[in-house]
Amino acid sequence: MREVPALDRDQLFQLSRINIFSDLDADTLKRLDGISPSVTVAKGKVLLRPFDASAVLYLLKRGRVRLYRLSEDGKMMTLAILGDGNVFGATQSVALHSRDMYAETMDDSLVCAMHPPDVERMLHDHPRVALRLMQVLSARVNDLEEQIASLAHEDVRRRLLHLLATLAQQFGVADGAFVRLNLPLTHADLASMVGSTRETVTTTMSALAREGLVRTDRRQVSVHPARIAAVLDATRPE
DNA sequence: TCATTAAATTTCT
DNA sequence: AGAAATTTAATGA
Repeated sequence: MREVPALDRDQLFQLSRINIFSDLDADTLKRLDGISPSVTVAKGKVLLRPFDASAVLYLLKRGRVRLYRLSEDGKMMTLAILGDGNVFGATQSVALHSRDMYAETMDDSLVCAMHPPDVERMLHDHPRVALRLMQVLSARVNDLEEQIASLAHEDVRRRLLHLLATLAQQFGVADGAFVRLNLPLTHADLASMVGSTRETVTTTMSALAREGLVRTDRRQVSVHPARIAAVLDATRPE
Protein backbone atom coordinates (compact mmCIF):
# COMPACT_ATOMS: atom_id res chain seq x y z
CA MET A 1 0.00 0.00 0.00
CA ARG A 2 1.51 3.22 -1.23
CA GLU A 3 1.01 6.71 0.14
CA VAL A 4 -0.56 9.11 -2.32
CA PRO A 5 1.74 12.12 -2.60
CA ALA A 6 0.27 15.16 -0.85
CA LEU A 7 0.29 17.30 -3.94
CA ASP A 8 -1.54 14.64 -5.89
CA ARG A 9 -4.14 14.22 -3.21
CA ASP A 10 -4.70 17.93 -3.07
CA GLN A 11 -5.13 18.26 -6.80
CA LEU A 12 -7.63 15.46 -6.85
CA PHE A 13 -9.45 17.01 -3.97
CA GLN A 14 -9.74 20.31 -5.85
CA LEU A 15 -11.08 18.52 -8.86
CA SER A 16 -13.59 16.52 -6.87
CA ARG A 17 -15.06 19.77 -5.66
CA ILE A 18 -15.97 20.98 -9.14
CA ASN A 19 -19.74 20.89 -9.19
CA ILE A 20 -20.15 19.15 -12.54
CA PHE A 21 -17.79 16.37 -11.45
CA SER A 22 -19.64 15.48 -8.28
CA ASP A 23 -20.89 12.16 -9.69
CA LEU A 24 -17.50 10.87 -10.74
CA ASP A 25 -15.40 8.36 -8.85
CA ALA A 26 -11.80 8.88 -7.88
CA ASP A 27 -10.33 6.91 -10.78
CA THR A 28 -12.21 8.92 -13.36
CA LEU A 29 -11.23 12.16 -11.67
CA LYS A 30 -7.64 11.05 -11.76
CA ARG A 31 -7.79 10.53 -15.50
CA LEU A 32 -9.49 13.87 -16.08
CA ASP A 33 -6.91 15.57 -13.95
CA GLY A 34 -4.18 14.97 -16.50
CA ILE A 35 -6.05 16.70 -19.29
CA SER A 36 -5.56 20.35 -18.51
CA PRO A 37 -3.26 22.07 -16.07
CA SER A 38 -4.41 24.49 -13.39
CA VAL A 39 -3.16 28.03 -13.41
CA THR A 40 -3.03 30.60 -10.67
CA VAL A 41 -4.67 33.82 -11.79
CA ALA A 42 -4.13 37.12 -10.02
CA LYS A 43 -6.96 39.17 -8.63
CA GLY A 44 -8.58 41.48 -11.16
CA LYS A 45 -7.76 39.46 -14.26
CA VAL A 46 -10.45 39.49 -16.93
CA LEU A 47 -10.88 35.93 -18.19
CA LEU A 48 -13.87 36.52 -20.42
CA ARG A 49 -14.98 39.61 -22.27
CA PRO A 50 -17.84 40.46 -24.64
CA PHE A 51 -17.81 38.76 -28.03
CA ASP A 52 -15.17 36.39 -26.87
CA ALA A 53 -16.07 33.58 -29.22
CA SER A 54 -13.72 31.02 -27.73
CA ALA A 55 -15.30 27.91 -26.31
CA VAL A 56 -13.19 27.52 -23.21
CA LEU A 57 -14.72 25.86 -20.20
CA TYR A 58 -13.24 27.22 -17.00
CA LEU A 59 -13.16 25.17 -13.84
CA LEU A 60 -12.80 27.42 -10.81
CA LYS A 61 -10.92 25.31 -8.33
CA ARG A 62 -10.31 28.02 -5.81
CA GLY A 63 -11.20 31.69 -5.69
CA ARG A 64 -14.01 34.05 -6.65
CA VAL A 65 -15.08 35.14 -10.09
CA ARG A 66 -17.49 37.94 -10.83
CA LEU A 67 -19.72 37.68 -13.91
CA TYR A 68 -20.92 41.08 -15.00
CA ARG A 69 -21.85 43.33 -17.88
CA LEU A 70 -21.33 47.01 -18.44
CA SER A 71 -24.07 49.38 -19.51
CA GLU A 72 -23.45 51.90 -22.25
CA ASP A 73 -22.63 54.57 -19.71
CA GLY A 74 -20.17 52.26 -18.02
CA LYS A 75 -22.16 51.08 -15.03
CA MET A 76 -21.49 47.57 -13.81
CA MET A 77 -24.25 45.06 -13.31
CA THR A 78 -23.06 41.96 -11.52
CA LEU A 79 -24.98 38.89 -12.64
CA ALA A 80 -23.31 36.36 -10.38
CA ILE A 81 -20.37 35.67 -8.16
CA LEU A 82 -18.95 32.19 -8.47
CA GLY A 83 -16.99 30.46 -5.76
CA ASP A 84 -14.89 27.33 -5.31
CA GLY A 85 -15.98 24.43 -7.46
CA ASN A 86 -18.03 26.37 -9.94
CA VAL A 87 -17.67 26.46 -13.71
CA PHE A 88 -18.06 29.18 -16.32
CA GLY A 89 -17.29 29.80 -19.95
CA ALA A 90 -18.68 27.72 -22.76
CA THR A 91 -18.53 24.39 -24.50
CA GLN A 92 -19.02 24.03 -28.25
CA SER A 93 -22.75 23.76 -27.80
CA VAL A 94 -23.55 25.25 -24.42
CA ALA A 95 -22.63 28.71 -23.18
CA LEU A 96 -22.87 29.30 -19.45
CA HIS A 97 -23.18 33.00 -20.04
CA SER A 98 -24.47 35.52 -22.54
CA ARG A 99 -22.41 37.27 -25.17
CA ASP A 100 -21.58 40.59 -23.59
CA MET A 101 -20.48 39.22 -20.27
CA TYR A 102 -17.22 39.81 -18.46
CA ALA A 103 -15.67 37.33 -16.07
CA GLU A 104 -13.11 38.72 -13.68
CA THR A 105 -11.32 37.23 -10.71
CA MET A 106 -12.13 38.91 -7.41
CA ASP A 107 -9.13 37.42 -5.66
CA ASP A 108 -6.14 35.27 -6.54
CA SER A 109 -7.71 32.17 -8.00
CA LEU A 110 -6.83 28.73 -9.24
CA VAL A 111 -8.50 27.96 -12.55
CA CYS A 112 -8.32 25.22 -15.09
CA ALA A 113 -9.16 25.94 -18.72
CA MET A 114 -10.54 23.06 -20.74
CA HIS A 115 -10.47 23.34 -24.49
CA PRO A 116 -13.11 22.15 -26.98
CA PRO A 117 -11.66 18.75 -27.95
CA ASP A 118 -11.11 17.82 -24.31
CA VAL A 119 -14.53 19.06 -23.28
CA GLU A 120 -16.15 17.14 -26.10
CA ARG A 121 -14.39 13.94 -25.21
CA MET A 122 -15.21 14.37 -21.56
CA LEU A 123 -18.92 14.93 -22.19
CA HIS A 124 -19.00 11.97 -24.55
CA ASP A 125 -17.26 9.63 -22.14
CA HIS A 126 -19.09 10.85 -19.05
CA PRO A 127 -22.73 11.69 -19.72
CA ARG A 128 -23.24 12.31 -16.02
CA VAL A 129 -21.04 15.37 -16.35
CA ALA A 130 -23.23 16.62 -19.19
CA LEU A 131 -26.26 16.11 -17.01
CA ARG A 132 -24.71 17.99 -14.14
CA LEU A 133 -23.77 20.77 -16.52
CA MET A 134 -27.44 21.16 -17.42
CA GLN A 135 -28.36 21.23 -13.75
CA VAL A 136 -25.83 23.95 -13.10
CA LEU A 137 -27.09 25.95 -16.05
CA SER A 138 -30.72 25.69 -15.03
CA ALA A 139 -29.89 26.69 -11.49
CA ARG A 140 -28.18 29.74 -12.89
CA VAL A 141 -31.24 30.62 -14.97
CA ASN A 142 -33.33 30.28 -11.86
CA ASP A 143 -31.13 32.69 -9.93
CA LEU A 144 -31.31 35.23 -12.70
CA GLU A 145 -35.09 35.02 -12.84
CA GLU A 146 -35.26 35.69 -9.14
CA GLN A 147 -33.01 38.68 -9.61
CA ILE A 148 -35.26 40.06 -12.31
CA ALA A 149 -38.35 39.69 -10.16
CA SER A 150 -36.55 41.32 -7.28
CA LEU A 151 -35.50 44.25 -9.43
CA ALA A 152 -39.00 44.69 -10.78
CA HIS A 153 -40.94 44.49 -7.54
CA GLU A 154 -38.78 45.27 -4.55
CA ASP A 155 -37.14 48.37 -3.16
CA VAL A 156 -33.41 48.60 -2.52
CA ARG A 157 -33.69 47.56 1.09
CA ARG A 158 -35.46 44.31 0.29
CA ARG A 159 -33.20 43.61 -2.66
CA LEU A 160 -30.20 44.00 -0.40
CA LEU A 161 -31.69 41.72 2.23
CA HIS A 162 -32.41 39.06 -0.36
CA LEU A 163 -28.92 39.39 -1.76
CA LEU A 164 -27.30 39.10 1.65
CA ALA A 165 -29.35 36.03 2.46
CA THR A 166 -28.30 34.42 -0.81
CA LEU A 167 -24.64 35.29 -0.34
CA ALA A 168 -24.81 33.85 3.15
CA GLN A 169 -25.92 30.53 1.70
CA GLN A 170 -23.29 30.64 -1.00
CA PHE A 171 -20.30 32.01 0.88
CA GLY A 172 -21.27 31.97 4.54
CA VAL A 173 -19.08 30.67 7.33
CA ALA A 174 -20.51 30.42 10.84
CA ASP A 175 -19.51 33.20 13.18
CA GLY A 176 -21.46 32.92 16.41
CA ALA A 177 -25.07 33.83 15.79
CA PHE A 178 -23.98 35.52 12.61
CA VAL A 179 -22.77 34.21 9.30
CA ARG A 180 -19.72 35.86 7.82
CA LEU A 181 -19.64 36.35 4.08
CA ASN A 182 -16.33 34.94 3.02
CA LEU A 183 -15.61 37.19 0.07
CA PRO A 184 -14.18 40.64 -0.55
CA LEU A 185 -17.14 43.01 -0.90
CA THR A 186 -17.33 46.77 -1.12
CA HIS A 187 -20.49 48.84 -1.09
CA ALA A 188 -19.92 49.43 -4.77
CA ASP A 189 -19.92 45.66 -5.30
CA LEU A 190 -23.20 45.28 -3.46
CA ALA A 191 -24.69 48.17 -5.41
CA SER A 192 -23.77 46.52 -8.69
CA MET A 193 -25.62 43.41 -7.58
CA VAL A 194 -28.87 45.07 -6.60
CA GLY A 195 -28.98 47.75 -9.26
CA SER A 196 -28.40 50.65 -6.93
CA THR A 197 -25.65 53.10 -6.05
CA ARG A 198 -22.75 53.06 -3.63
CA GLU A 199 -24.27 55.85 -1.54
CA THR A 200 -27.67 54.22 -1.23
CA VAL A 201 -26.05 50.95 -0.23
CA THR A 202 -24.06 52.76 2.46
CA THR A 203 -27.14 54.28 4.03
CA THR A 204 -29.23 51.12 3.86
CA MET A 205 -26.41 48.97 5.19
CA SER A 206 -25.96 51.19 8.22
CA ALA A 207 -29.71 51.11 8.79
CA LEU A 208 -29.59 47.31 8.66
CA ALA A 209 -26.66 47.32 11.06
CA ARG A 210 -28.59 49.51 13.48
CA GLU A 211 -31.40 46.96 13.40
CA GLY A 212 -29.02 44.10 14.15
CA LEU A 213 -29.56 42.37 10.82
CA VAL A 214 -26.01 42.74 9.60
CA ARG A 215 -22.67 43.52 11.12
CA THR A 216 -19.64 45.01 9.46
CA ASP A 217 -16.09 44.65 10.64
CA ARG A 218 -13.24 45.96 8.53
CA ARG A 219 -14.85 45.30 5.16
CA GLN A 220 -16.09 41.89 6.25
CA VAL A 221 -19.85 41.64 6.18
CA SER A 222 -21.69 39.32 8.54
CA VAL A 223 -25.40 38.69 8.45
CA HIS A 224 -28.03 37.19 10.70
CA PRO A 225 -30.00 34.93 8.34
CA ALA A 226 -32.79 34.13 10.78
CA ARG A 227 -33.50 37.78 11.52
CA ILE A 228 -33.31 38.68 7.86
CA ALA A 229 -35.74 35.91 6.97
CA ALA A 230 -38.06 37.10 9.72
CA VAL A 231 -37.96 40.68 8.51
CA LEU A 232 -38.51 39.71 4.89
CA ASP A 233 -41.41 37.58 5.98
CA ALA A 234 -43.01 40.16 8.23
CA THR A 235 -42.75 43.07 5.83
CA ARG A 236 -44.04 41.85 2.52
CA PRO A 237 -44.36 44.73 0.07
CA GLU A 238 -47.89 46.01 -0.59
C1' DT B 1 -37.93 56.27 -2.49
C1' DC B 2 -33.71 56.88 -4.39
C1' DA B 3 -30.19 58.72 -7.99
C1' DT B 4 -27.13 62.40 -8.26
C1' DT B 5 -23.71 65.66 -6.86
C1' DA B 6 -20.44 67.30 -3.82
C1' DA B 7 -17.43 67.19 -0.13
C1' DA B 8 -15.41 65.45 4.14
C1' DT B 9 -13.61 61.56 6.53
C1' DT B 10 -11.89 56.97 7.30
C1' DT B 11 -9.44 52.92 5.98
C1' DC B 12 -6.40 50.41 3.01
C1' DT B 13 -1.82 49.69 0.65
C1' DA C 1 1.51 59.68 1.32
C1' DG C 2 -1.76 58.54 -1.90
C1' DA C 3 -5.57 55.72 -3.35
C1' DA C 4 -9.72 53.55 -2.37
C1' DA C 5 -13.74 53.18 0.18
C1' DT C 6 -17.15 55.05 3.24
C1' DT C 7 -20.07 58.49 5.14
C1' DT C 8 -23.08 62.56 5.32
C1' DA C 9 -25.92 66.06 3.37
C1' DA C 10 -28.50 68.70 0.06
C1' DT C 11 -31.42 68.58 -4.08
C1' DG C 12 -34.67 67.12 -7.35
C1' DA C 13 -37.32 63.63 -10.04
